[in-house]
Amino acid sequence: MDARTKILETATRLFATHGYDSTSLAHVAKDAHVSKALIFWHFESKEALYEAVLARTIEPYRIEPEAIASLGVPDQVEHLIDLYFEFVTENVHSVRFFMSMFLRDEKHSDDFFAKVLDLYRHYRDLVAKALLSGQKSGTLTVEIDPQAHAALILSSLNGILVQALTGEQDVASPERLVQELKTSLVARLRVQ
Amino acid sequence: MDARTKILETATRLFATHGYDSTSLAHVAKDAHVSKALIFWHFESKEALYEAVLARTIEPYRIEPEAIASLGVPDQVEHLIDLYFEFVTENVHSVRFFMSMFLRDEKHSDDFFAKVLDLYRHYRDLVAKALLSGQKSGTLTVEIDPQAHAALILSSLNGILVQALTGEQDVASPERLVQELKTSLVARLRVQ
DNA sequence: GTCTATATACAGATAGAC
DNA sequence: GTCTATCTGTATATAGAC
Repeated sequence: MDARTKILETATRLFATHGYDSTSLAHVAKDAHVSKALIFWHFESKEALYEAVLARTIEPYRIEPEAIASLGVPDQVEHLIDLYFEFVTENVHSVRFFMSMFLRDEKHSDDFFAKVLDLYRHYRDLVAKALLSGQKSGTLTVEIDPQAHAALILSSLNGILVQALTGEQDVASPERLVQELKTSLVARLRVQ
Repeated sequence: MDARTKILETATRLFATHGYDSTSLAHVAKDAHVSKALIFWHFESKEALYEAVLARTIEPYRIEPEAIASLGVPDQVEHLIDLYFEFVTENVHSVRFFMSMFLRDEKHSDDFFAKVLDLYRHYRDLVAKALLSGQKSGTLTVEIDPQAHAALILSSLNGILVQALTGEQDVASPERLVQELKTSLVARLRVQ
């Protein structure tokens, strides 16, 4: 692996666990087994390194509609929930990164901020569309507002995520909570 | 207001918005209209100031059972949800503080950490007990597991909270989401 | 491209006058 | 109790050899 990539990977891990401010370039340099100066040769500044890390991390994120098109409608929603959960489990580091960024008005690019919000919107729309088509086909109750309900599902997923990230142990496991979420927010809405 | 209190209030606000590391004592001193040296006269170190801020912030937190004892059972749960929501709305700064603390392995006292987890547990138990007594009196469906369902309600509330803290605007308002939560996770569980 | 050595700025913390 | 002035460490960033 070339030094630039090594720096990026190390920086991604350290920024994610310690945040921007308390991650020193000396620490990055040490963990990446390069000199501090080399970081400045590859990146103009600490901030530029940070932007590069963000861009690199967000790049592969996106759930495509094709992945769920073949399923029945209520199953589609439950599958979307599973996809979200699987995704965050596989990307704990960067997801923690994003979460803590959003909770602070710390130094971050507005462009990046907008991109993440766009991903959320994308996911919420997929869920809302699936709910709506379930109502149209008569398999889901018409009592709910698809947009609002999709927003609630996403918020709940994020709440479970936060709990998982904080590592609170004496409570129901994330898996159990997701199951409870699917039962309460999807299965119970099926028209009998 | 005496200088010590002024320092504490300013530090609380700055730690909450910028985090521990990127809040300098120079900044605190400037905003509190005191000298840096005065901070060290009142507090032994930056870390000690931080601990004092934490202790002061967490002190008034607790929802007591008496506040809901007089209500009918499903209303009890909905009332608990409202209380949680009201509480976080009135304490946005410190709640943001707690949230971001839990997401980082930043410098923080384990004692404080334990106290916050205890508050969560307390609230979750209140909800679980209300759900259980609803099942026993026959007003709530027995299909749910009170403990797991209470945990889901709390997670969902935290998810809504996170969304509110990030200030995402183009989605359903927090109030609307809480309403959706009460409908889906409480009202729909009522035995007809 | 990668290094060592160094400049510069600012952080937390202290000394001592009032 | 509150201040000004200062110490000391460490951070980002640069200079220049190889």
